[in-house]
Amino acid sequence: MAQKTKLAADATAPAPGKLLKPAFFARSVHAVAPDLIGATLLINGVGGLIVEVEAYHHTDPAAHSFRGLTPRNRVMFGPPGFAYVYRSYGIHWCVNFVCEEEGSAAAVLIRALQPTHGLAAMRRRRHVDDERALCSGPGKLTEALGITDAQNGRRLDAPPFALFARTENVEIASGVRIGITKATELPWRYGWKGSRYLSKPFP
DNA sequence: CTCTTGATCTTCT
DNA sequence: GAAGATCAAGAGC
Repeated sequence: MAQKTKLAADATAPAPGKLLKPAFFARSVHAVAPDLIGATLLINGVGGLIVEVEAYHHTDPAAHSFRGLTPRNRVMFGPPGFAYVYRSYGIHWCVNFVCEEEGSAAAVLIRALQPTHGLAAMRRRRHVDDERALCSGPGKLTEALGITDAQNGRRLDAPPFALFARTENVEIASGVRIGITKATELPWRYGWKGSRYLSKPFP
């Protein structure tokens, strides 16, 4: 029977822009982070528009790299353009993009996506139907995209990853980071102002 | 809507 | 032994 479809988000997914190469990440993490808002992140064809990120740097007490190299954070200390995946609260995975240069130990935590590609796969993995609940948090989006430590240390410009520059004008908001207990005053959370897909709205 | 709590594992003290 | 870059469910308003 004729029924209104909810597949429009897949059908109308915006044409991705230019493929982001390591040079894009070889800049200050505070320059890269806002430039990632509106970029398209895909893993095996599943993903969406990045709408929220946070910046971390080895000089920042809230960063995993603050106390030096460990087995967990070793990818953060490597070259830019790679994925750093870590276990959060023993349950979730979170994904970062390494920035700056080797030894800089700077990375951008990907916190929320606006789903555009592969929503059926996301719903299957997340066991929820609401589009706004699929990728509106760092642990949610890794579950929706199937990211685990199997992707830790993988380069971002080759399969299974695909990352494309934004193609539209985006109004960027910034504010304090979420869920941390150190350096809570630093305004290093960046997002797509007014997006319905944020983990939390900007004030 | 807000607040509280349990789940569960890695790292560091 | 405690804390942590989280999430979902349940209670209360």
